[in-house]
Amino acid sequence: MSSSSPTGQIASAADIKQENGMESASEGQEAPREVAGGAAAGLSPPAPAPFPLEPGDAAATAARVSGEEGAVAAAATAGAAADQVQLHSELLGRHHHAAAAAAAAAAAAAQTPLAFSPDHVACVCEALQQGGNLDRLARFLWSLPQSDLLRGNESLLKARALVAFHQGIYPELYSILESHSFESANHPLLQQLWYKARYTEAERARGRPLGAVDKYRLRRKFPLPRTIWDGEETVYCFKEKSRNALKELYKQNRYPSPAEKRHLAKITGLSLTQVSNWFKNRRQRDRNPSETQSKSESDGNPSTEDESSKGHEDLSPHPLSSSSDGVTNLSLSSHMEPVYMQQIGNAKISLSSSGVLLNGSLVPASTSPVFLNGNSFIQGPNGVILNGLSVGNTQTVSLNPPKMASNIVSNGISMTDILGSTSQDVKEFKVLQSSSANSAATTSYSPSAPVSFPGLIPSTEVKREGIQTVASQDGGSVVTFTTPVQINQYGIVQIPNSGASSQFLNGSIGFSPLQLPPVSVAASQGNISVNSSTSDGSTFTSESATVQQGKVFLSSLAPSAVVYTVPNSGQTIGSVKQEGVERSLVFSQLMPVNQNAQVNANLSSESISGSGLHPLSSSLVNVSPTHNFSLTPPTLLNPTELNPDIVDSQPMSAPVASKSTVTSVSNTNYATLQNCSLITGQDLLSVPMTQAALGEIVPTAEAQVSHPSPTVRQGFVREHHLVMQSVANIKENFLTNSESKATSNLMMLDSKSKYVLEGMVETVCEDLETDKKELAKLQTVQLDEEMQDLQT
DNA sequence: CGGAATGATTGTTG
DNA sequence: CAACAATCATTCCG
Repeated sequence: MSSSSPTGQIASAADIKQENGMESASEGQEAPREVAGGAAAGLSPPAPAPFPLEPGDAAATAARVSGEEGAVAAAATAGAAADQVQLHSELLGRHHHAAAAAAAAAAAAAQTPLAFSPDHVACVCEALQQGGNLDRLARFLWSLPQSDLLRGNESLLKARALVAFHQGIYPELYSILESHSFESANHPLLQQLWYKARYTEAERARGRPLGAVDKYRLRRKFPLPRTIWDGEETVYCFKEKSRNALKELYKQNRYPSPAEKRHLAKITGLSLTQVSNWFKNRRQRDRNPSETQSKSESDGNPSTEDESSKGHEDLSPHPLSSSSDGVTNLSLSSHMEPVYMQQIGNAKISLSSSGVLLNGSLVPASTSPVFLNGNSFIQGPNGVILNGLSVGNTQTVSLNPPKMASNIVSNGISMTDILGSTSQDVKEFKVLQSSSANSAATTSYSPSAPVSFPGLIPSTEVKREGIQTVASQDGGSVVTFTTPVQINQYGIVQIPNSGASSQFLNGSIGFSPLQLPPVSVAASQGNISVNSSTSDGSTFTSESATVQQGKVFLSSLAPSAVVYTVPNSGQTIGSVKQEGVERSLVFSQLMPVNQNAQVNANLSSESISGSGLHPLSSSLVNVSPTHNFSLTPPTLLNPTELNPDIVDSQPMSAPVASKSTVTSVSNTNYATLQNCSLITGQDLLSVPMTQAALGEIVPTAEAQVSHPSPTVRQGFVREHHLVMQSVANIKENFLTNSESKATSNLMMLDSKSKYVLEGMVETVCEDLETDKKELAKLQTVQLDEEMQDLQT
């Protein structure tokens, strides 16, 4: 068993011979077959008479051949030809217990030269192959008439291939392998022959042994013919999601317990061994970065990793309980402690008490929810936005709430996917950093002690691909929110906790209710631009929103473009475009509006979806496919044009009774991922969203586990479906399900106030790869009356 | 072809 | 048996 390789098998022939003592005697000689015959004299041959066999007999014989007695049977039925005799002896040699008697009988009876039936030939070939006696097999083949050789019996072909290989007649080998479609059972052996022959040829040609890489290249150069290969490619690397999950846990704990490993194995679809190996390798490579690992893992964000890893070590004590259930992990403890989620580059995101949603499910935290969604990450007890959001002033905006910790925003960074494991899922994030450069300076985060956030996978996943740094032209337009954000007269953006506001996040950004006073400073000074970006594996898109003077504009940009606003003066917005991103999807954007405000969302046909929000009073949101979103403060939301494409669109004109509504739209890039978003202030609401995977479906309800689906990134890019729905009756803090693609619901509730919004939004974005266009459709948002009631 | 990234394997140690 | 170190093997990229 040394090896299963062909080589091994071939080599094994010799071993077998040696093992068979009996054989040795006859081994060298050709003629000795009589030996057996003599010994066998007295035994009654079980075998049938030595006549030409009929098919039925042949079959029977064949069946027996494989067994111990096969040799006997074969021998007995065999003809009397010299080859046959030889064959008998050989067979007997291998199966010595098979009884010499039989052989003898056969030999005796076989005086007449009879041709083997095809089945017999096959049996013999198999027997010799198994024995590994290629020389004999070759002789046997030679002894066969051409007609037999041409018959196409698979065993015979296999034997011929083996012989060809053995003799170094590779062209013939290739010809045989390519000319007949072999049974899958024979594939491994034949594949080995194919490759070995290629290697040998190359080795001879090159005059030196081949290295692993040389062999790999030969394999690539001479792919297996479909006749001996089912066409399934082997996957070398783990799936992105699996890796993200591993990284996430690694950040939390470099030494996962067996239970954690099992859980991870479960959610990633990897074997326990693979999980263990991964951790092993990862630890090792983290230890000596110098060696191989040039910071690769971090994917470009070495700093992140380093930091995070260090931080984690320290943090590790706060493990996330990743219970096998998965959900648990995220229990963020309530309180206000910030949770450390990840550090990206410079920015760190911390979640403080809030609920988190993962993968469609929500984990409530105490006070505030956190939400992550497809692309963006948001957080904060009070509400925070992240992702791409930048505030236009030269000055960064940082909000510090009075109390608690708050959140962070990282600008330029968006986190894309989170896989939550609700029950066992994985959460992943991808982060995009749009600008590495500024981030450091601009971002700020609250110092509070970081808490590990189990479910998330952060930094490592940051992808920079496609992203270009955006220079902060204005001096850095970074926005940091530590707390609720709102923009008030003072020009401060605050995210209010108090009930009226809502936040949303999701695709990219969430704001809590923004109050944009006409006069607001913020406005005056600048704009708020929000960029939402999403990344699919590699794509990135951004949108921007700006608020000026009380107005917020969200515009969708070309997928790859990012807008930046530079503001100092208040009105202008500079936009910077980022290009280079290939396909990106952009999704949702949100906007809070105040009572009077209206939101108009226009989606460009290309891409985007927006969502609207609503605020205190009633409002409507509508999204139409146009290019921009504009929000104006005092107004209403009107549903305007809806895209015909929108499915389910339901415009809502719902009067809003009380307070706030939130809408969010998100997109996801990962098929398997679900996005959720949620945010609530204390009193607020949450917006659920879900989305279907793009290109993928998230299926099973039961297991929300996300498994890597075979789908590839591209798949998702194409279609994005976003759906947001709120579940109407749920008042609990969790999301129930997200299942089929179309629907996913998220709900967040504040722990304190449980409100649910009912809204549905569906967005569909289609991404046209080529054009890089994306179409997003938004639909309506509704407020749940219940919520309203509750809120108050 | 070289090199990087990364999964797997092997051997040693506690 | 787990952790480690070292090394191999496989892929991919330029």
